[in-house]
Amino acid sequence: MSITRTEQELRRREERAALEEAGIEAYPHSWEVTARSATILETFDDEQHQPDEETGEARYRVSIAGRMMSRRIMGKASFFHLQDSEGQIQVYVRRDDLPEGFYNTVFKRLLDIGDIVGVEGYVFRTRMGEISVHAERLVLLAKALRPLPVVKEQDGQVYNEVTDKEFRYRQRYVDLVVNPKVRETFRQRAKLISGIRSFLDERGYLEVETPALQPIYGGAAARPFTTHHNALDMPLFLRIADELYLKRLVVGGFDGVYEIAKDFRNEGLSRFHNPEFTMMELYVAYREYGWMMDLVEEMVEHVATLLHGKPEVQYGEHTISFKRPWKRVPIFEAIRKRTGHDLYGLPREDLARIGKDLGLEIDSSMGSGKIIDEIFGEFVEPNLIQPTFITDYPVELSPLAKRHRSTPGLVERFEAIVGGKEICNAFSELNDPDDQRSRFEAQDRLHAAGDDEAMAIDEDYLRALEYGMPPTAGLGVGIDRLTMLMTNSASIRDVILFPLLRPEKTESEESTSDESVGDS
RNA sequence: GAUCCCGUAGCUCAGCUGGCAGAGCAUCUGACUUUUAAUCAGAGGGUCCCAGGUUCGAGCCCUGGCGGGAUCACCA
Repeated sequence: MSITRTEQELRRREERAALEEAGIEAYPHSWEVTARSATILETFDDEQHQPDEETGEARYRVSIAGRMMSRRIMGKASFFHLQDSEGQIQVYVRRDDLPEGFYNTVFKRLLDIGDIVGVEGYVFRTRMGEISVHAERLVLLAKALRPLPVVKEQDGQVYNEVTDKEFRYRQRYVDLVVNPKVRETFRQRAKLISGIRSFLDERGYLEVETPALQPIYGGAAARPFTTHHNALDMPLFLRIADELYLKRLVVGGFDGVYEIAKDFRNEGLSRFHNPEFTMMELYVAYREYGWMMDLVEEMVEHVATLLHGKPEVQYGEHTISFKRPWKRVPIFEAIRKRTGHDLYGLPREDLARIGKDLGLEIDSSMGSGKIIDEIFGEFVEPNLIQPTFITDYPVELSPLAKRHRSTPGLVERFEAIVGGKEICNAFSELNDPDDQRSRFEAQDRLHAAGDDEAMAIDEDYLRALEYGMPPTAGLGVGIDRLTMLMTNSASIRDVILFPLLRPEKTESEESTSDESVGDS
């Protein structure tokens, strides 16, 4: 099996060999970093850091490391930009400052854009005004054997920007190197998650971990991934939600528990759906959904401010304000305002007729809850740009939510809709074990009727409820969707480092699959 | 799963009505000791996604496939 290499790859392998022949390690073990690019640029002071007038000694010495991103060779002196975790800084290299022969044979011939190097030297400002590091020592720290796409920039104009989405998602490491915005997005994501975590920790809620491998999946309407445990010879499901386990913990006496974890749903891919995604779920004892709305407002306003310095973000053409309070609209009222139809209490036949009148395709398998959800999703949700709580859903859509305290047929549930998309789902949790059993049974009938997203009966969960669960408010926040909003990202793939893609065909796979054609 | 769009050098992209595969950057050779999309002179680099078909001739037209994107469906 021969690997075909490009001319530039071959070239770099020859350079590596030449380096090693010259006694220069292509992959040394470490480098002492004393400073990073952005910090140097911030802290350099023209007056304070002039060389000592008497001794000529430099005042601001640094040892930096990073990737060589560009190079301008001008005979016996050169400039290059070094990129580290903070950004980029220019390095100035002179032949006569480096060991005999190093500049001409190593720097100019054997190093390339993309190589990782260490530089020791002093900080100064060039004639053109750019704060730079004057190299007195230059060391190769890791040789790049593949050419790095060279992206150039001037006055905010980016040239040869790497835009190919497939390339960017498959080789995210390259995307991260060459697209600063991508690094920033994932820093924002980390900040958002840590912001939520500390917000919840400060309020005394306990962060826990519950099984990702579950014998019975539940807590959401979704198709699961299935797998198998060999030693126990049993089927297992990857969790679609943490909900039922977290509520078991509330039964166990934890008053507030939360988990930030991956859920897995065996469904289609889209710019809003990745098969594994991150969810934050929170359950607080003795509280109900109105209280939870207050908490969500406060938490999201808090993280928006944490990320942007103010509770406002730009999302596409919209400026979204997360400033409290958000609008709160019961779902039937929201539908009535948009469509003119009051759907509350209508029998299924009437709902189906109205749905059809509105131009929706309604088939016989859809229950009344489903039809209401369709009408809402089609006519209301996309128009809710500013944060809005939609409340009081029909009971048949929400098998785990507690019945509404005053309106029959509804549950105490809300979703927060922002930018036309749901960012969270919450309710007063159903804690009546008998009601829960009958809701599970209704789900089970749906399942038997062919709805493969309906929940199964979880006997152990019912047993837990029978021991008594306090009144509880529960919340689920889609971290990926929230990150999309906070980072102005159009696709979930832009906020997930390694989104699922079809497997890439390598040369060896192609040839083996060719061979296996004869076998099968 | 359906529809539409895309796939050309390491990267970004041209490629006319079907007529010798191109540019910039990157790479290589040479010049240049404060440049900055460095500059100047020269050179090399291609499975035009894959497989068929039409044609004297296919990057271009046709069929099928693969991969990606967008929209829809599905779905929180």
